[in-house]
Formats: sequence, C-alpha cells, structure tokens
Amino acid sequence: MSRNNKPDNKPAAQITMEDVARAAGVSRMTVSRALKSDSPVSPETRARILKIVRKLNYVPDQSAGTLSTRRSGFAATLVPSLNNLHFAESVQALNEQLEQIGLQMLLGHTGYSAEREERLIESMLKRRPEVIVLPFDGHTPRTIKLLKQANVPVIEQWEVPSKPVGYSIGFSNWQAARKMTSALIERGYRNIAFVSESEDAWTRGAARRAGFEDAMQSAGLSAHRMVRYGKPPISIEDGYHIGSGYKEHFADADCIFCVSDAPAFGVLSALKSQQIRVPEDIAVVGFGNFEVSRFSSPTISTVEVDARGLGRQTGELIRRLLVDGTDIASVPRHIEIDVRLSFRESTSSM
Amino acid sequence: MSRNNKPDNKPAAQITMEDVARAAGVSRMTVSRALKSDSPVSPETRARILKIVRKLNYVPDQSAGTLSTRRSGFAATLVPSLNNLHFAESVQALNEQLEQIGLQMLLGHTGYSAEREERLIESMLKRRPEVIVLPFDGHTPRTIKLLKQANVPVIEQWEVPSKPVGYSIGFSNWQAARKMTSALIERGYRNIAFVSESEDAWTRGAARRAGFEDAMQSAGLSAHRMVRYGKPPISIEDGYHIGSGYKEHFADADCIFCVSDAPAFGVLSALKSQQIRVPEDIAVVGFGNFEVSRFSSPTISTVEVDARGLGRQTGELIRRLLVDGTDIASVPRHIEIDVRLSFRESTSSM
DNA sequence: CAAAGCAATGTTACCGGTAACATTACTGCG
DNA sequence: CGCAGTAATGTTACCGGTAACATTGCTTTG
Repeated sequence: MSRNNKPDNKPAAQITMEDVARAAGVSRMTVSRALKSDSPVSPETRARILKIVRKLNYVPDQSAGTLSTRRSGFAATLVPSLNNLHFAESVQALNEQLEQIGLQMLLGHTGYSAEREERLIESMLKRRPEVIVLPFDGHTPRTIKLLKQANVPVIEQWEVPSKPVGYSIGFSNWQAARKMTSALIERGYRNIAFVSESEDAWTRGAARRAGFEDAMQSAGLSAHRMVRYGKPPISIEDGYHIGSGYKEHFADADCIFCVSDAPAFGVLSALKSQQIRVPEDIAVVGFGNFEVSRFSSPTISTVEVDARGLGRQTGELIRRLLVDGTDIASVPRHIEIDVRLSFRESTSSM
Repeated sequence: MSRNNKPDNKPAAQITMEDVARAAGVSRMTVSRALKSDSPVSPETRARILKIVRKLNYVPDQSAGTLSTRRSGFAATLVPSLNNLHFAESVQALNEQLEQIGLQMLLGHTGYSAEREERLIESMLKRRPEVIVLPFDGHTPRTIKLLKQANVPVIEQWEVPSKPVGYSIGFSNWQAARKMTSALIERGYRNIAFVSESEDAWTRGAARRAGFEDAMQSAGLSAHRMVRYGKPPISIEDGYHIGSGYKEHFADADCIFCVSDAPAFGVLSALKSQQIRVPEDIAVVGFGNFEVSRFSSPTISTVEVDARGLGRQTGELIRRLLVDGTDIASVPRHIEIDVRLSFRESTSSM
C-alpha cells in the first residue's frame, strides 16, 4: 500500500485517474464513468471506486476534461468596479446562481475603461468561457468582434445597449433619470443641479445626465447647473467635496440631483456642516438606493434599483441558455429591470 | 482560403494553432514559439505568424497549455462576502496585482460558512490553482487536508491564524479590539456595550468580541453589555434595529462599541432619531474605517484597517512566491497589517 | 578545411481526461 | 438450445497545446 514506485521527486506528482483505476483494478474509463452519476456502472464497482477516490483524495483535473468535452464550465464576468455595492451585490447574486448551475465565475473589473475591457475579454477567451457577462458601457470595435467570434451567449448588463451583441438585462438610465427629474419638477423644483463624474464618457452616469437634461429642457427649464467632479465610481468623499462648494455651485439652486447615492450622502453631509437645511433650503436626491441613503438623516430620496435581482436574473437567463432544455429561440433578448422612484425626507413632500 | 473541408456543422469549430501553422507554412511548434516572446524564432517568421494570428483572430486555448505545462495560471480566491466594502476592495486590489503577474482570479464567497468554504475549495482544486487565498475563519478538517494536499502556496487573510496552513497576512482582531477598548477605558468610559452578529462562531467578529471582553475584565469592568443581532455581515439596518432598542440595551451604558462601522452608523442613526445625543449622552465606536464613518455626523471613531493594502500586499506576496526568483525560504510566513485607532466626533475627546 | 557551435525549425510524445466504438458475459425468448 | 439483446467494462483515438530532443544549414575557429 505504501509503496512508492515512481522515483519522480520533482513536483510531487498529482494523483491522476490512472492511479485510482489501478487501485480499483479497472480501466480509467470506468473511473470516469463512476464519477458521472448518470453513466452505466454497476453499483458495486462504483462504490469501490468512490471509496478509493475518497481515500486518495483524488480531485479530477478539469483542464483535461475541458479539452476533451469542449465545455470549460466557465462564465466570464466583467463589472466596472467592485468598489461599489451595487456591482458587488450583483456579482455575488450571480455567483450564487452560477454555483448551482455548476459554472465557475471568472471575474474581472474594467475600471470603466473600454481598453481594459478589451484586454480582459481577450485574456478570458483563452479559457473558452461558455457565457460572457459584461456591463454595457459601449465597447471597442475589437471587443465586439471578439465577443461575436467567441460564439457563446453574451449578456450585457445594467444599461439597455443601443446595438446589443446578444442578450441584455437592465434598464434605461436615461429614462430613469428623466423620470426622476420630471417628478422633481412636478414637485415644484425648478433650479435643479446635477452632480456626476468628470470622466464618464462611457458610463451609465452619462446616460443619467442626458436624461436629466432632456427632462429639464422639455419643461422649458435650464440644465446648466452641472457639477462634474471625481473619477468613476464617484465616492462619498467626492460628494462631500462638491457639497463644500455650495456657494459656488448651488447658491441659486433648489435641488441637487446626484448620479448616485454615494455622492448624495457626501453632499448632504457637507451641507449639514455648513448649516444648510435639507430639504428646507435645498433638496438632495440620489440614485441607486444604497443602504446608506435609507439611514442617513434626512433619509435620501432616490431611484431604487435592485442590484441583487439583476444578478439573480442574469443567472436564471444563463440557466435557460445553457442548462434547461429550453428552446433558445423562446428566450427573450432583453430583460427589463424595473426601477422605482422613492421619495424620502431629503425632498419636501410639497 | 475560404474552403471548408470539415463537414462538422455542429459547434462551429474554433480556430486552432494548427490552422495558424498551416496558413504560415510552418509547424505548430513554431507558432507556439512565436507566441512566447522569449523563444528563438527568426524575426521574419514571427512577424508573419503574428500577422496571421491577428487576421484569424486566433486565441490560444489555455486548457491545452495548462495540461502540458502543468501551470494553470489560476489564483483561487475566497472571501467571506462581497457585500462588504472591505472585502470587495481587497479583492479588487488583489485582482489588479494578479493581472500584472498574469494570473486569473477564481472567485468564490464562503458566506461565512466553513462547509461552503470546503465545497468551494474542492471545486476550485479541479482547476489546479497555483495559489490559494482565503480568509482565516477556522476551517473544517477536510478543508485543511485538501489545502495541504494541493501542494501550492496557501495564504490566509485578515486574521492571524492560530495554526497557519501556509502563509498569512492580516492582523489580530483580538488585539485590535482590545486596544480600542483599553483606549476607551482610558478616556473615561466604564459601561461599554458591545454590538456584534448573532452567528459569528467562526468570524473575526468573535475575535473582536473576545478582545473587548478581555480588556474590560483586565480593567476590572463588566463586559456583560452584549448585543447580538443580525447575520454576518451585519448591516446598517441591523445597527438601526439595535439602536432603536436603546432603553432596553443601552440605558445604563456610556459607550457602544460596534463590531464594524456599518452597524455603528445604523446605531448612530437610530440614536439621533430618538434625540439621544452622541457623544454627550453616549459614545459610538465602529471598526474598519468604512467611508461612511468619515462623513456621518458626528463622524465615527473607529479602528482603521487598510483593506486595499491587504489585497495589494497579498498580490506582492504571490509575486514573490511564484514569479520572482526569490529564495522561497526568505519569504516571511506572516505579514502584519497595521491598524490605527482613529478618534473622531462620536467619542468625547476627554 | 574539418570539427564544433549555434540559430532556426521540425518531430515525437505526452499532459489527463472523455467520446465513440468494441468486446464480453449474461439474460430472456422463440 | 441458439441467437438476439443488453448491461458492464475495455480499447483506441483525440482534444490543443508544449517539453524534449532531433535535424538542418550556416558560421566560426584552430
């Protein structure tokens, strides 16, 4: 039992299926079958093999399996950043679904850069993922080519793509911001300022800003109160900095609409430290329904987005595409995530 | 050029190295060499091959490479949860380092469960990771056996392991909490309450609680004011709930030490809504230096922990172990992350 | 000028699994 | 009783790369 025939004292050779087969007195193939629950192996043989597998702590090498079956078991997943609870939560929810399907997530973050995205995709394609999940922020032409050539389902998240590569799941940030802006106008606000990142050419933030502008202009109001500061993802601290420039930016404004709850909280904090009352002197509005917006004082009005739900639904979509015997043609190309306006203490109730 | 000999109209065959070799009129091996920058290939041949590679959009299949070289290029990474900015940030920082080294992260979250951790490790071992990074929260016996048998560097993060499997990086949560508690006592607080999760048997929260208890007892004070609520990771909302029970839990306390900044913010928020003044009526202290604790009002005293730094240093450790020609024996088995006490407005300055 | 050295490329075998087909030993049935 | 049918297992080849060694044609050197 404790013999050691092989004199290879180099890299402490891994146990292979061959070792298990030898110990069980069967062929490799039978071991392979014993490990697949639906294959025809006699119960006794299977039991014997599984016992040996456990004893030797044998762990199959999936690279070899992948090579043969041409199924990698990988789901390539990109997010803009993990440094944002929304993305982190959606990744976590997606990961839980993937585990159930038996897929391993390959994670990367684009850092809001289309070039980084391209590099990441290229490097992940080497792993032959069975599905590719990525944020829609606009892609480089080469990225699009790579995605198409990969020949696997592509799922774009968060924003509704103008020209979808494959499937998509999310909501129109433009419309959501427009809706919130219109609701604010309806509540009597006229001089609304908008706070967003300074470099958001490709992000959802830009779509929100455009939605804000459209709503203002449609109502005959000016959308010139624009504050751009901080790199995405814009932080509480960035918001605090912006809020500290109240006199400069917001002296004649009656409401500050922020591109996300993080800067909204920061703005709020800065206003309080200047004794400016919210919502009496000025209203503050966020986007995303981060936990902090529900427990700040005053609580922050915001656009509620269900990030966990988005991750979960992405997982369900993948299941339908890869696992279930679904007729692929019947799977919807786009899944709309609904958003809700939530008015809290940081805006007056009229 | 556009011939299609193979009649396999099933899975739209991927382009392989053979295809490139044929197009370039060389052998597979030469193509393989042309793609490795340090291999001896004539400049002209390499240029010709690379041109074809680009034209065909050839992407090598890394499973095949892995099988042959026995190097997977994977770094298995586990975190308790992504739903916590600390972990999310450390993962992001680690990922940035891994990319530079050319490693792909395999991510999983344990959900604070040792059984889930075991399952995840088993499944990741199938990918033959070159390094395994995981939180130290205590492991199942089988997990430890699997880790040792994997025969690759194991790095335990966040807490200093009692019996390290391999390398470790982090700090003693026990000592950090003890230090903060002692400092609070020194500042005159006597009736300090401690807020933590209800099910933290294996988490760093338990270590912090023990450190608190030890400091209190060493000072001859009672550590009986314990509030346990919420599942890890304890949230702002959990903190709010706890803070709402002020009369019940904290009527005779002069300070509330929370296991993390999230519940501290929630507690603070609940106290304010009950017109209880912080720090005049009672002090509030957190742990972790989350961004929110620097911008709440009052700002929250806390234990500063550099999560990004921990992730980055983990990456550097991996580089030393796998890439650099370092003498492995010279690599330290443990890297201590230093923590700092940060006193802000939520505690009186004495 | 022969022998040695070297740069560039090719050949063969193998990594560790699984698909596909082959074989073997039973079982049931006309 | 012989043959078809089936369950259990074995054999062979292959997935797509790369390690290791072989080969080829020059150049260098004593």
